[in-house]
Amino acid sequence: MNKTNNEVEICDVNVIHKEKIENVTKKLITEDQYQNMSELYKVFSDKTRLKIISILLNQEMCVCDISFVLKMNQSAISHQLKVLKQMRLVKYRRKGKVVYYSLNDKHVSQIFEIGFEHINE
Amino acid sequence: MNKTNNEVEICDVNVIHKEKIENVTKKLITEDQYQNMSELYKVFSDKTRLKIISILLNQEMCVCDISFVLKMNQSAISHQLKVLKQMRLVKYRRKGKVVYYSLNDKHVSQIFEIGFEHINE
DNA sequence: TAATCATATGAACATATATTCATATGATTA
DNA sequence: TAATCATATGAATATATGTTCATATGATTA
Repeated sequence: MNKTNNEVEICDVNVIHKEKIENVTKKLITEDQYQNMSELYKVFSDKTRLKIISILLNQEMCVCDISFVLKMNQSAISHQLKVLKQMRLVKYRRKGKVVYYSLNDKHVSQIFEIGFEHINE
Repeated sequence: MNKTNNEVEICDVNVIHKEKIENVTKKLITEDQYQNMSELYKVFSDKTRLKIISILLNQEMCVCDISFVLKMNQSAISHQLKVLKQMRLVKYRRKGKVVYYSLNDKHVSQIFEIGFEHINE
């Protein structure tokens, strides 16, 4: 089969590049870290949540206003705010019956901005 | 009902803050832009794709090697590489039967890094 | 305290998506 | 050219997720 020292048989079939694999394997982060990162990006992977984030980039806003601006069901907005809240990306303050939401994390705007740059090139 | 000038009745029920809404509405980006951004982040919202990206941050690698490092089905890796390819986040070169993948976009590493920072705080 | 209002939430439904299996494709080599 | 190999891909399945509807909650006010 004429293999070099950096190749080795796997699964009776495939040939892999041994040294590369050792290097890369060392640099992998933990399963939990991948999990947490994917959950973070998942928040940004929905149009409605992105819209909410882009609104809160400018100023705090109550649920009803967000709902009106996006012309979407109040319940849908509440559900998505809950997701953002669980990921600690937004915070809120209550004033009477009204709840005002705002961004809670510097990374939110950073991630949003880089994505925005990306799609505009 | 005692409303200020910046409040107005909507849908027979709700009270919104008029000036805020006008300000924010002006700053919204287009539907297509939200769509494209959500699609970009969606790529990062899956653990397997994140793992592939983190591997390719270090060096180019063939499908078989990636499959071995992640201990995952070759087909699963191919399917995910296809997603990354469609979003133009990776490129590839063929050498004989082997196809080597590598990152194709400076934003990929930026986005990955910020997410990584975020989850480690 | 009864009515009203802003927001939250559970259940249901429709849709999207990740993986596996089987197989196709395209390149190499015996 | 037949066999082999690395990769790609379609179909099927299981699971996740976004929105809506109905209703609950918690605060205000008549």
